[in-house]
Amino acid sequence: MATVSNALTGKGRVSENVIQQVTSRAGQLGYFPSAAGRALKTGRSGILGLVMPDITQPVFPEFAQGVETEADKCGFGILMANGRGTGAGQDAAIKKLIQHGVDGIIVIPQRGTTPNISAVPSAIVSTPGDPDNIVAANHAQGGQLGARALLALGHRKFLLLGNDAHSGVQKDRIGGMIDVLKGVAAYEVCWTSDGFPDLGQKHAHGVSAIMTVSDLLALRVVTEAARRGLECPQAISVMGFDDLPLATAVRPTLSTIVPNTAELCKRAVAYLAAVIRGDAQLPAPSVVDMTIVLRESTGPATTRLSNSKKGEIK
Amino acid sequence: MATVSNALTGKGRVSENVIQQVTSRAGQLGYFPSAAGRALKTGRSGILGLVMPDITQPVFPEFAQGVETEADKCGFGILMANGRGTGAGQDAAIKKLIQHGVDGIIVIPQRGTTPNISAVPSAIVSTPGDPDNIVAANHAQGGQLGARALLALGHRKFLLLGNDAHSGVQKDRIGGMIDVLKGVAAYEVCWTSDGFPDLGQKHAHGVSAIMTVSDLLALRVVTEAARRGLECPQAISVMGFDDLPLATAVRPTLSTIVPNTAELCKRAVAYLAAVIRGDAQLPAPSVVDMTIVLRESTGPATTRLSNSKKGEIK
DNA sequence: TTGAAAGCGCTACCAT
DNA sequence: ATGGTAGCGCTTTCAA
Repeated sequence: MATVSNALTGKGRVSENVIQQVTSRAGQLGYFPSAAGRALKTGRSGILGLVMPDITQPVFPEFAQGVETEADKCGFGILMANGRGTGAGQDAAIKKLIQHGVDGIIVIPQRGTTPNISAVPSAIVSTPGDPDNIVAANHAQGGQLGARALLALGHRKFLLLGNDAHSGVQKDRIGGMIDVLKGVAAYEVCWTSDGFPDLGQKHAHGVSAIMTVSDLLALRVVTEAARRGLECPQAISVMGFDDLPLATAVRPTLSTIVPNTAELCKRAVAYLAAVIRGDAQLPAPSVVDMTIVLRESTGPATTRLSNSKKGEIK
Repeated sequence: MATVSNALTGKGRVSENVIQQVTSRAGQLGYFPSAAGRALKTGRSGILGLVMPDITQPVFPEFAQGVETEADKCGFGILMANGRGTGAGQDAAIKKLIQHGVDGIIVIPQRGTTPNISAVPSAIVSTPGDPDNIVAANHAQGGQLGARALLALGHRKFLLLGNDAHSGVQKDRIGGMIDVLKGVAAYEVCWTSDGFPDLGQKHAHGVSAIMTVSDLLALRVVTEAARRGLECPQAISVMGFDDLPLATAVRPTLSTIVPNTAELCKRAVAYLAAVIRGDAQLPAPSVVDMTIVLRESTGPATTRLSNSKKGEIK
C-alpha cells in the first residue's frame, strides 16, 4: 500500500525494481491514484482558480489558454470562474473557487476593484500601478513602441483614440504614446465615449496617423475612414493594440502592438506555484514588455501627399 | 458532527432551529465543508471537465462562458482543458481531467475525431450528423434562415463563401443556404482555401449578396469590397455567422446568424448532470435552432441599381 | 527496502 | 430529532 504510493509518486525510498513492477501493473489495471484521497491527505487539490471579468472579451481567451498551458506544466488544473464584470461577481467567483478547494487563485481584477483573498495564495495580474500587482503587461512601453514606429515613418500629426478615459489600461497605453510624442509631434487625444471623431475633418487638419487602444477600435477607424474615402494606409495610418486574431483577418491587415501574453501567464503561474510550495524566496512583482508588428494599416507619412481624394475641408 | 453535516447540506432530518444555529455559527467561524473530504466520501468532486480544441478561436469563449454559468447553477465547477487542435491533445486533455477527478466531461470534439470516454460520463457537443452527438447547433437551419432573409430583400444572385470545404460545420451551413436557394436563385460556392474570390468581378457579374460561414470572413469580405469601391450594403449585401463581439464593433455592423449558445450549454450541462445523478430517463440528443439579426451589412437588392460606382466590367 | 497503521474531513448508517 | 462511528483512498511516520 505505502510502497505503491511511494513508487508512483517517486517520493519515497523504493528500489528501482519495485517501481518497475508497480508502474507496469498499474498500467495493466488502469489504476491511478484518486485525486480526492490525495487531496484530503495532503491538503492540496492540484487545482488553481482563474478569475477574469469576462472571457468573452478580447485578450482574455489568450490569457486563459496561456494560464492553462503553464499550469499544466506544473501539474495543476485550471478551474474557471466568471467575475461577470462586477466587483460582487468577482468576489462570488473567488469564494466559489475557494470552496471548491483550489490551491491558489489567479485574478485579472475587474477595473477599479481590489480583490481581497486571504484564504488562499493568489496572484493578481493587473497594471504596473496597482499595489497588489504581481505581473503586468507594460502598456505604457507598448504605447511608446507604437509612437516611435509611426514617428520613424515620418508622421507628425497624431490622433490618439481611446474608448474610455476611466480605464487604467487605456490611460497607460495613451500615456506611453504621449511620452514619446510630447515635444516632437502634434497630437490630440479623443475618447469614443464622447462620440466618434470626424475622421474626414481630422485628416483635413493634417492628421496622418491614428493610434488606438485596441484592434477592435483600429478596425472601426479603418472602416469608418474607408466610408469617407480615406484609404488606409495611403491617406492615413492606423495602429491597433493586442494583436487579436482579427488583426490578420481583415484588409488592410492591422499593424498592432502585441502583449507577450505567454510570458505574463508563465510568471503568474510560477509565482503562485512558489507561494503554494512555500518557497522562502518569491519572484518580485514584474512587468512584461510588448513588441510591435507592422502590417498593412500603417505606412510612410509622405504617401499621403500623393492621394488625390481629400476629406472635405471645412 | 453528523448533525452539522446534515444541517449544512439540508439533506437530513434536522430541526429548523438547529439549522439556524449551525448556519449562523458556521458563518461566524468562517467554516465551510472541505471539498476534499466530501469528495472522498461521496465519490464526487462537483467538478465538470470542458475540452475544446482551442479557446482562442471564435465561438469557444462564448461556449466556455455559457457552460461555466450553467454548471455553476447546478453547483458544479468547470475545469478547463485544451485539446490543442489535435486528436492526441484531446485525448491527453480528457485523461488529465479524469485524473483530476472530474465527475463528467463536456467535449466539443476536434474535427474528425471521436473521443472515447468510458471512465466518466460525458456529453459530446458536435454536429447533428455525429452519431455521438448529444447537443448540436443547427447549422443547416441557420444557413436557411440567412438565405431566406436575403431572398426576401430581393437578392437573386449569391456568392456562398467558406474557408474550408472539409469542415463539417461549414458544409452544413452552406448546405442549408443551398437548400433554400436551389431553384429560386443563382448561387456559386467558393472556398478561400482556393484563393479569395475577385469581388469586383463577381459584382460585375451580378452578384448582390455574399453569404459567409463566419463573421470574421464576412468582415474580410466587407473590407476587401470597400477597397474595390463596393460599398456595403449599397453595392453588396454581406451576411456573417456567429454574432461575434466584433459584429457590432465595425462599420457597417454585421448582419449575422446567431447560434443559441446559451441553450446549447444549458442542454449539455443538463444532460451531463442527469447522467451523473444516475437518472433513469436521460434527455434525448437534440439540436438547437439559430436566429438571425439584420444589421447594416445587408440591404435591399434594388438599392444596388442606384449606386454609381461600379466594379470594372471585364 | 518494505510494510503496518494512523488519520486527513466528510457523510451515511445506525442507535439513541 | 440528534449524535456516535465506520470508512472513503491516500500519504506519512514509524517499525521491522
